[in-house]
Amino acid sequence: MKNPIADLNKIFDSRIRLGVMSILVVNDEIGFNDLKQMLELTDGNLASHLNTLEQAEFIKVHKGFIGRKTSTTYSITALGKQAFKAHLDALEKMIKKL
Amino acid sequence: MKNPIADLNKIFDSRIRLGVMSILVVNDEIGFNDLKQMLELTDGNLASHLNTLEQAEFIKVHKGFIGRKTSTTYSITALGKQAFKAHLDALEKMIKKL
DNA sequence: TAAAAGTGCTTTGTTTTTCAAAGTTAAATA
DNA sequence: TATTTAACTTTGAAAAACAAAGCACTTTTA
Repeated sequence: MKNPIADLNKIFDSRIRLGVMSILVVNDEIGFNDLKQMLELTDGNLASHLNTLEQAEFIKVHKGFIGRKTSTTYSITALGKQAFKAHLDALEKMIKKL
Repeated sequence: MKNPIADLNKIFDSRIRLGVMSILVVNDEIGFNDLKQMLELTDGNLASHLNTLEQAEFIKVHKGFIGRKTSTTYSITALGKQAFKAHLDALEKMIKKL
């Protein structure tokens, strides 16, 4: 029998990064504070998970302004979409035996 | 919007415990060494994750013999089945928006 | 029958990950 | 001018993951 967990992506072991990705799949662009509120996280904690996802090139950061106020938004990359999908496929395969 | 990750069970954040449960859902009983081989783990690592699942009463241990050789097997409990299902439901709800 | 090997752990110690709290910079508002 | 907000970074502590070694017991092999 094949190792059922081998195809899971380590980056998505974290519930928070999983949550971020699931939000980004359905929202083209989302702000730091929106994510923070949705996932109920502290600034530092969210920032570090976003950083991990950015390092992996699964998300992209957009620094801009709303009026003259800074605003940081995030979006998923093609690579991110692909990796997330692969992870979900692996998950599904694991449990599809139900 | 509701926090999408709030209903995920912390115990199943671990890929290994997730793997164990997914195996136990489809196998009434499985041995220590079988699990070890399937998931490609060291003894200590597997034992400690099994211990976590046992503490949570998600799995049950059976110590017995095959012939005169000792054999330890594991099975899922009703509570474990329920918790695992709830976790999968929560996961599905997160990503069903696809 | 003595040595080797297997089962199923526990213990130890290191590495990795997670997280909160506090500090920071710059702009906005009161 | 003082305070607040945004979006971090840094620091440090706690938790989790993991490998390796040790162990008690039994069985198999030489």
